[in-house]
Amino acid sequence: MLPSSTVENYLKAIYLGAGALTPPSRLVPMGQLAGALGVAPGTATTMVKTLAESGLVEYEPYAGVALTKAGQKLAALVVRRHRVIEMFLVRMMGYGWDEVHDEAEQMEHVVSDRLIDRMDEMLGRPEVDPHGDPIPTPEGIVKPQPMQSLLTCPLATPVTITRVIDQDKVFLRFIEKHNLKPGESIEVEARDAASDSVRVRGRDEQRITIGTKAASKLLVQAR
Amino acid sequence: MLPSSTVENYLKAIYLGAGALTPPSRLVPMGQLAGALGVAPGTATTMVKTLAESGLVEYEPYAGVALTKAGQKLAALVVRRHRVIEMFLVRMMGYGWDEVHDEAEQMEHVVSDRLIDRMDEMLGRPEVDPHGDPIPTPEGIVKPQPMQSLLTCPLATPVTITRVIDQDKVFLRFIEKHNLKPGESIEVEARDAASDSVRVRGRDEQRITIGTKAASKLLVQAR
DNA sequence: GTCCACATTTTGATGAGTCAAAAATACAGT
DNA sequence: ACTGTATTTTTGACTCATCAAAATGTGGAC
Repeated sequence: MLPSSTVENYLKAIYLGAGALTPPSRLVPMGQLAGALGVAPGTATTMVKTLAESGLVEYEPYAGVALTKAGQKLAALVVRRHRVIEMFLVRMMGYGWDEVHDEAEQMEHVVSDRLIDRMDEMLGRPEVDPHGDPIPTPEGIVKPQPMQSLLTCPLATPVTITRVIDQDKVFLRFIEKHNLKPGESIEVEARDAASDSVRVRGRDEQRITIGTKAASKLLVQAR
Repeated sequence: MLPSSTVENYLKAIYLGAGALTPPSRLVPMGQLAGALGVAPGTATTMVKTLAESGLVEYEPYAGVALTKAGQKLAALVVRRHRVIEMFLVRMMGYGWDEVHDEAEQMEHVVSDRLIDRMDEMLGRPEVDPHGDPIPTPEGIVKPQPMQSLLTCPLATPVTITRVIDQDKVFLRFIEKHNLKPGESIEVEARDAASDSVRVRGRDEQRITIGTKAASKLLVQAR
């Protein structure tokens, strides 16, 4: 009973909170799920009911859907495949970090666990992918990442960018261009609610001001 | 209108003569096609009629099916992807040549042309895959391979094994074990119709007798 | 409390790909 | 020519995943 690509995509979307930028709450609303998958709302409802019958999700009508233990594990493995593949494409195949998403999206459903492990081995068993997203273990476990965003970290304090939560090519290229990729050391100089912006001092005293929406997608760790 | 995996599989099967060991004749019979794809005969008929409407094959009821120019190109590209992937798995990922078929079978339908080209580049643009099967160019062209099998090559004459036409794990392992992989130098000592067998002298004076069916799957070139 | 806007679920239908079994066809052998 | 066997096509039905649009439920504004 290997799950179809479709099932894997639903589980993955629920696992990732269906693209919610807010902390993944317990229940993912149907609308959000349908949106994340690019299907009509009714389609998501139907599919989720099927998944519930297979014991992969818990479904509360009119409230939303959450993964069961089994569903979580399956989803984590899909995400693992995705992220290992992304890492492999960047490190071994010369892809840019903004070019790997679609390719990984396709491959994650067909590549064997064996090949994933080979890739993982060649990569030195990395803990995160090129975007800083954590790679679940083969058992489906993710090391919890205590993190803050540019919106919540202390001001005027050196921090390291560890993760960029957005797969949009244009955004990623912007981040790269301004040296804000994972690994870079920066400092948040100021936040301004009125102008909805955050001023950052990056490498070589470079200053850049970005919107709060963008700032919320950059996660950092104290240094 | 990118073709589905199913369409690609039908085209590939027709391209490869649906597993016929005989030289790929013009028309592939429906039964053979259905057999190669593991579907019911009626299913193949239905699908082939659809393919004919898309202009990918020419279909002669009760006679069989053949690829059009367009179908040939598409099929060749699928085969190209398959063989480049096989080569990549063996050379770069540490797979055995008997272990790559299923993985490539899955990946060939999802991997982008870009990734295939990257692999091809890393491999030094090989002309054949680990089994000696020729790799079509990105334009879908295969260099014609003038070849004989162990059944047709001259006796007591040194030849080089260039290709093994069978993906069966057990057979491939047998071939490997007896040093009959592509690249090996051998000599056919005798053929015997009565016993349906061929005696071969391989590396280090090693003798081995194989059936004619097996012998027909080993292609060689004069040296 | 009532009502309304919005999210969600239901309903009926569609397309792709498949099967089993019945009907039709081709062709080899007499 | 005729008949029987093997192959092929047709038929009717099924599953999966989807949509559009109608029906229904939920929760906030007043």
